[in-house]
Amino acid sequence: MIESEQDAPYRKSAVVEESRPATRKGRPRSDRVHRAILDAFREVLSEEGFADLRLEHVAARAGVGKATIYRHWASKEALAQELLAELAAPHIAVAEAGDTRTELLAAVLNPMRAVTDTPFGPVIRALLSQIAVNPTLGDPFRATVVQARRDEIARVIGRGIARGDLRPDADVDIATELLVGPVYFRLMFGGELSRDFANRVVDTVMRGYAAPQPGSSSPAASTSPKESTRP
Amino acid sequence: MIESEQDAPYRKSAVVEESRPATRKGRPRSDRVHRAILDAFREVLSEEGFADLRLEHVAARAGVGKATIYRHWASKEALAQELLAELAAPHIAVAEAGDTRTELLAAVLNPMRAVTDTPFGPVIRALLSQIAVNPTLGDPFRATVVQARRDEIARVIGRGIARGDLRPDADVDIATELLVGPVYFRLMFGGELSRDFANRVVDTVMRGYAAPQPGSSSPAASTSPKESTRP
DNA sequence: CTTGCATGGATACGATCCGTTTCGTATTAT
DNA sequence: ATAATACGAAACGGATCGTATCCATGCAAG
Repeated sequence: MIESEQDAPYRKSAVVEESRPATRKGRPRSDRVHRAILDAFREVLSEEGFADLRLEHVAARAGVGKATIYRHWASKEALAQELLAELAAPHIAVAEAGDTRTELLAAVLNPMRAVTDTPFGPVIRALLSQIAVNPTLGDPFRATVVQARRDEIARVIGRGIARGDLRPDADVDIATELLVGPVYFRLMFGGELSRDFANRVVDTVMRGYAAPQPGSSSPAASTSPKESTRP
Repeated sequence: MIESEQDAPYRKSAVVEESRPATRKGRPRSDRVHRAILDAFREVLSEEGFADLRLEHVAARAGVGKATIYRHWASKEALAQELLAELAAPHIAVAEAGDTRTELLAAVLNPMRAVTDTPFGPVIRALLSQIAVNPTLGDPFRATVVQARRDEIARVIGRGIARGDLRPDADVDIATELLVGPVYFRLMFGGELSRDFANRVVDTVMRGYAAPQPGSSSPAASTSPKESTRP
């Protein structure tokens, strides 16, 4: 018998919205099942890693059939994409604190706590290579999560400049790298991710970004040839 | 027929030296074969990634039998470990240049060029998750490659302080994170890895680490609560 | 030189997991 | 009620894993 073609995954992802009639005939898909699979996938992914993850284990833990997973998502990558977007979203925003250092510290602490204290940590570890190598997972992640963080930090830097705390030419293009890069470096390559660590990163970056003090003579030791100050 | 037990992998790894008599009876293993497998593994790993890598493909490209690979290494992880150590080693050292900024720039450019211009780039991308998650691969990598880089950068900072270019209390514990973290951040999450990028990272870090200028009044805008300045 | 033994390459094997298909049942819209 | 779809379970062919087996090759000890 020829299988009907209407059994393909259709679920909305965070980025690519699958076109599908808002309402269909017949039994609608269960949100409960969708959530159960996503939760089970997160757990198994954190324990087994992406490569060794068996969708049969996910199905078993979610209490569903394996085929049901394939009805909701086309692949492991699609599942990972939705999970990543969902877990990363809450840790982007930096509250306006009125104080530049507090906001910069939040820009470091947010991703740091995300990877140490939330399920996002094991998940991002498991998916680092996929993000770095596989465009179907990496491109959406960069376009949404990473870009959102860049935008947020750009606003923090902008407010700091407006307050006169940061130099007007503070390099906003590399601010995310300087503040968040160290966190991911330690996530991968070891080293404690403590509040003290975050403070020290902020100390140095803020000093590098600090507005020249009135009465200060020289703009610090920049022997820089500076092909910088970019287009 | 019971298989003899003397057919287990014995090859030296960079870290764990397998005990094995220096000389055995019979035909010795071929270094040519060992190298051919490593090279083929590097190529296939860069193209297919770690999870999807098939040792049969590696064997075919190396012109050897699959079983031969298992005679030399116990697993894919063991192969990856040896390859990583071999590829990473050449990009650690920072030449003494007499100029602090030049040396800091080298500390950024070395890993940057390694990931953009050498086979180390595709390999480290493919292995990021394994390093972050799998201790059998991550621990040796941290103990050798990462630690060597930390030590090298600590020497650079030390020389900068001695020259009076950097403040005496420059935070050496996070210098590697500030200089190399941004490179790996962009490797994973996108953004150009250009000489200009490296220059700008160094500009900011060096300003943050700069020795206070004689005649300068304030030590920059540090509202820092500072539980820092650590044990 | 001869003899002994491990290597190297090839092939086959059982086990496992993938993604799909099929089937009976459950749940909804029309 | 009827049609259409989702759900859970089971089974499928195909692919890949790591190992075992085979034979010829090539060093080294005697």
